[in-house]
Amino acid sequence: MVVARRPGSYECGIDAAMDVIGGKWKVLILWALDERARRFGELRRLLPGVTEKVLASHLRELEADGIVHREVFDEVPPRVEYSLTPLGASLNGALEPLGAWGREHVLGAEVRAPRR
Amino acid sequence: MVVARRPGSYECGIDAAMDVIGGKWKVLILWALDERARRFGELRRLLPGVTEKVLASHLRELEADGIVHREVFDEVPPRVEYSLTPLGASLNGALEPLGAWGREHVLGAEVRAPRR
DNA sequence: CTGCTCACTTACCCCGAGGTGAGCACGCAC
DNA sequence: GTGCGTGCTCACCTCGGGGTAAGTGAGCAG
Repeated sequence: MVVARRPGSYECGIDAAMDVIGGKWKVLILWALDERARRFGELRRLLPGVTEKVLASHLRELEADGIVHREVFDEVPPRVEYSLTPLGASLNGALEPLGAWGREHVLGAEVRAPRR
Repeated sequence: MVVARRPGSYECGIDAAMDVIGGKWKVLILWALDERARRFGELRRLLPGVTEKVLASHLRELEADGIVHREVFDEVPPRVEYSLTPLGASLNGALEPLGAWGREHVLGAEVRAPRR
């Protein structure tokens, strides 16, 4: 359960955490895994626009960081399930206030006064 | 106080918020402004490695998103002060749990077992 | 035989966030 | 005159995160 991508180069805890969730789809992956474990193809369908290559690489990074657990079932056709580790669940909990802020101030404002 | 960079394209509040703080130095800027208002050069000194161009563009984006307030004093040499708006302060509050998570699980792990 | 599912890998390409370095306008000190 | 400090802007370039498309391998349906 060790996490550190740029050891020694962090100014504070927030940018250290930002490094872990910095991929384009990572928070969406965490959000999708929060409810229950998901299969690879299931995640792909839940994140419209993500490519298989990027999804696989993001999942491998999250696994290396101890955020998600990968379980392979030796069947045909192959089945792989991804789930949150306790560390991943705690990360998701720490993201919850940020999600609430975004829902309130970004999504809310968007409805009232869209830009661009 | 309106914030929305990619209207209509958010899956949930978290990636909406990620869009606001997605710049390389933005959370560090917020962190530096949390204590008190700062001048441009002061911020540059507080964020070792940031260039003037990027710092200026990040500050303008945060200003457009209603996160920071920019106040120009008509003096010579020029003086400009940046401070958090109430919206920015609430964003910083929402980031606090994430910062705590990073301090505990990334920085802590780094000390015990550095990688790479 | 062909085609399909599933979970990937591999090779290649592209574009934009961010870095580099210069310039600018003002007044003061020297 | 020269230099300095401040808070920027502008033109240019780099580099890597992410997108595109194809391939793989085992087994089953038809």
